[in-house]
Amino acid sequence: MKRKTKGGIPPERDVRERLIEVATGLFANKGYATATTREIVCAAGVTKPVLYYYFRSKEGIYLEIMEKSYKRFESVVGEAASVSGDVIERLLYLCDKAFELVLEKIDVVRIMYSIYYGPPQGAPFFDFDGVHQKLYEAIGQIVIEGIKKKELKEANPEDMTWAILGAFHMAMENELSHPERELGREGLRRILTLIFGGISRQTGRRGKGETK
Amino acid sequence: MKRKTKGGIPPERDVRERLIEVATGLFANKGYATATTREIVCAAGVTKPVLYYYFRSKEGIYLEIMEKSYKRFESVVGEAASVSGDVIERLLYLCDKAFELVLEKIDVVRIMYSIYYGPPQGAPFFDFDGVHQKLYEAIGQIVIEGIKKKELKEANPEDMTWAILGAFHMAMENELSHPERELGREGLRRILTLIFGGISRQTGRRGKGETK
DNA sequence: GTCTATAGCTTGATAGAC
DNA sequence: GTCTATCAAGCTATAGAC
Repeated sequence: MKRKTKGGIPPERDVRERLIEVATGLFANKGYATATTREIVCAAGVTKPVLYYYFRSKEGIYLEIMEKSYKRFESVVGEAASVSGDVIERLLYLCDKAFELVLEKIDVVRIMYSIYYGPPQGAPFFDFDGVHQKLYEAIGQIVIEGIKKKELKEANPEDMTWAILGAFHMAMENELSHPERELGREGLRRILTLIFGGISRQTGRRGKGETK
Repeated sequence: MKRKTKGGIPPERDVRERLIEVATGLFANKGYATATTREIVCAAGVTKPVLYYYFRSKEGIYLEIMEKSYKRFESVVGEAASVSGDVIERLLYLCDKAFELVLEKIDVVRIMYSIYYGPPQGAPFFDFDGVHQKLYEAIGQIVIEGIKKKELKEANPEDMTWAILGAFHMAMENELSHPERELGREGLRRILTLIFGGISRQTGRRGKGETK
């Protein structure tokens, strides 16, 4: 039952939403283990039972943050992967859309990196590899189609996918640690365009006559 | 004063070296904060005072691990960056040499990722950005030279460097989390070759007539 | 010097009034 | 739905025996 503005004091934002926002920020900045439920409810301007009412536990709010973001990611990737057009254009579009979401949910990405690469923090299991796999497969499928349609070179599709995903990760990690460099969406697009067209001047004539 | 084999019980390896090995493994697997000095000395088969004799503190042994590895990295990159030959060949060589070190010191890389992306763990400051910067600049310098010598396309050298570094990071992160995929040195070489030659079939004729 | 027992704090989580 | 008050478990630090 959604609460409507009751009496004269409107909840500045929905309490549930505010708890998620605050928890996301704290998990991202202090780590899952270090961020206490006390801090979360305090920063959200509510008390403990409120958190336990909406989410069952600390693990609950964490999983909700992750799953919500994952579903969003899934839908964005699924949508962007199914547009029509040239393969190159589609790959650029897919990466751009996914990266747009990364920018919007940069704190969630930070939590993911923190738990994926960081020490065990007692956080419940979440399938981070699945998130990665989702994008890998979406790119991989377009790449395979591109090779079939002769829009891409006849080469190992997995290697091509890694090359594209490498640029994506690079841009993402720049955003995590050095947003001031402002590589951003434009930077990612430029790098991908470079990868598509090649860096070397004597462009390998399709497999044969490669450099060296 | 190096200890020689004393009495009849030879130190299987130098005690100092063994402490570093053991601490590296524990820091990598449990995180800096969680790995206790007790575990370290216990696993190394010595007692606490031994650790505090060789290194001043927990921070001491940590910093020694990092600095030692960094100096090694610095020398490998410096050496590999100063060979002669085609620019493409040199870039491949540099990345291969750096990646070879990553494979050898994969646990140190794990610690770096854990502390760089993970939550604050009370570990003393170490300039991880400097490590990254080192490789970025080494690649960047060769790229600039390549453009000057017309071996590379006339394009933004920074974007080119990011493209190459993206492949390197991708291979490194695969090694950290999915070594079973066995992308490895050969994989990195293949991906880089793809990036140099381009993925798209209609290879952009040097800047003009790019895709789109 | 080393170990152990415990006091005291912090944490996630809950009961019950309103 | 939200509050006050409180719980049990886990940790850190340390007093004090050996």
